[in-house]
Amino acid sequence: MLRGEITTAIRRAVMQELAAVGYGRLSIEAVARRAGVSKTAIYRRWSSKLELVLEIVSAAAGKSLPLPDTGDLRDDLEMLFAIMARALRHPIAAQIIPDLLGEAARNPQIAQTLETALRINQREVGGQILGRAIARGELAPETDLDLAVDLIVGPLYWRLAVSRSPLAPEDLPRMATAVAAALEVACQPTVRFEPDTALSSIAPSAESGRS
Amino acid sequence: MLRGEITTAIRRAVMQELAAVGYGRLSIEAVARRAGVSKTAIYRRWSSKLELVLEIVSAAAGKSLPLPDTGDLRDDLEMLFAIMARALRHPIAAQIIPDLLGEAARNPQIAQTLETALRINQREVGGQILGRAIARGELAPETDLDLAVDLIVGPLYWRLAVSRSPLAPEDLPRMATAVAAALEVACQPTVRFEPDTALSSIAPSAESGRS
DNA sequence: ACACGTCGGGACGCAACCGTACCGTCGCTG
DNA sequence: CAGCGACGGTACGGTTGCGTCCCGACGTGT
Repeated sequence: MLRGEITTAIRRAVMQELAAVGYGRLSIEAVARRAGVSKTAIYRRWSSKLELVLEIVSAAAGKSLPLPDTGDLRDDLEMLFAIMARALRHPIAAQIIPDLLGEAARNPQIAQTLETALRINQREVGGQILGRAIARGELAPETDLDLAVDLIVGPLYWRLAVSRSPLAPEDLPRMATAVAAALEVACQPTVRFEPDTALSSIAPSAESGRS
Repeated sequence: MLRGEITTAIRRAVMQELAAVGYGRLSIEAVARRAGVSKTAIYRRWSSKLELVLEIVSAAAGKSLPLPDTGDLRDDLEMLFAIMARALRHPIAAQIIPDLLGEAARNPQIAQTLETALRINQREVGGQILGRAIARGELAPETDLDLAVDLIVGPLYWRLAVSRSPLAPEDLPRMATAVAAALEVACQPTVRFEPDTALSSIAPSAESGRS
């Protein structure tokens, strides 16, 4: 029987090593050293570096986040951003995610795993938020889910994972407000802004008082 | 004197190798093989793998894009998106950019080089677009440049470099419209406005003297 | 208590890569 | 034409990692 403590140590070592040197430079020997086990212990459990990383990463990324329904699109977004920001602030995640996304451009297996583990999850979350907003009448029913996901995830991901500039806590509500406005407009792409149209869609969310 | 043809061959080989295996697995020997030159030829020109990549990448990324003034924020954005989309569609760029951004999370030197080569450039472009929009009265003067850049660059980058789902040509105008709306809303978030105050910064005819 | 089966650890052969030292060649100069 | 200096290519020792094999340790069942 495989000893669970050793499996756990390997898992943790893989995450740390992935954060330290990236998938490209990840070596079984370094993982074994860091975990304090032998290579054999790893090869008994996983047959290759790819399988090792895929299994561990999808296990770690598979946990879906419960997302409370605040009753308002902008507040839903702010809640989602807060959760994403907290996840992306973990130093290990912040190192691993961009690295694996870069590697996914090169390795179809990794791409597919991330697709399954992350993007499906995000699509579901995005679909959840959007579905609620449509049900409430905040968004038009024919919203393009792909475009909406880009608008929701892109800015925060860019800031936290790519640009890495510090994000003040008060930036989240502003970003949520902005993204909500983008989503509202994205549903009805042909409409040009007349002030009244813009106002009628902006005012409720800008007004929705929190604090 | 160093032979220019060999230097050129090395440069091209570095880009190809970078796209093929990434920075982490990039080896001088592989570059030399691909370029059809010897390792010595590389070591004579650059002292290390880091210096090699930094010099070549910043040379390639340093070219700034001329951005015509269309006279409208939304159209400026659409034009920018079209340029970005064309750049990110080049297979080599599409492979190298996410890889280096991931590596930048680990290597401060790469981070700083990309900062200088890419983000300063983008900030300038962003600032240009935003400055025009502010001058036209489309945006409030106190727009947060960082947040604005996130909103502009994030969605398209996410779609093209991370999610990699196909982007139909007709999606660009829609994204531009949505991002323009986000920018308009993002200008006045810190103070919670009454609707007519918000209107004054959205309406094209508003005077922009508020502080 | 003993024999068996399974597991982890260390060692081994092999391959790739690093960075350098040396060698032959080419072009310039006097 | 001859000498010199700089260039590119090959060869080398050392290091690291891969994947496998064998051995000792440990727990289990009788």
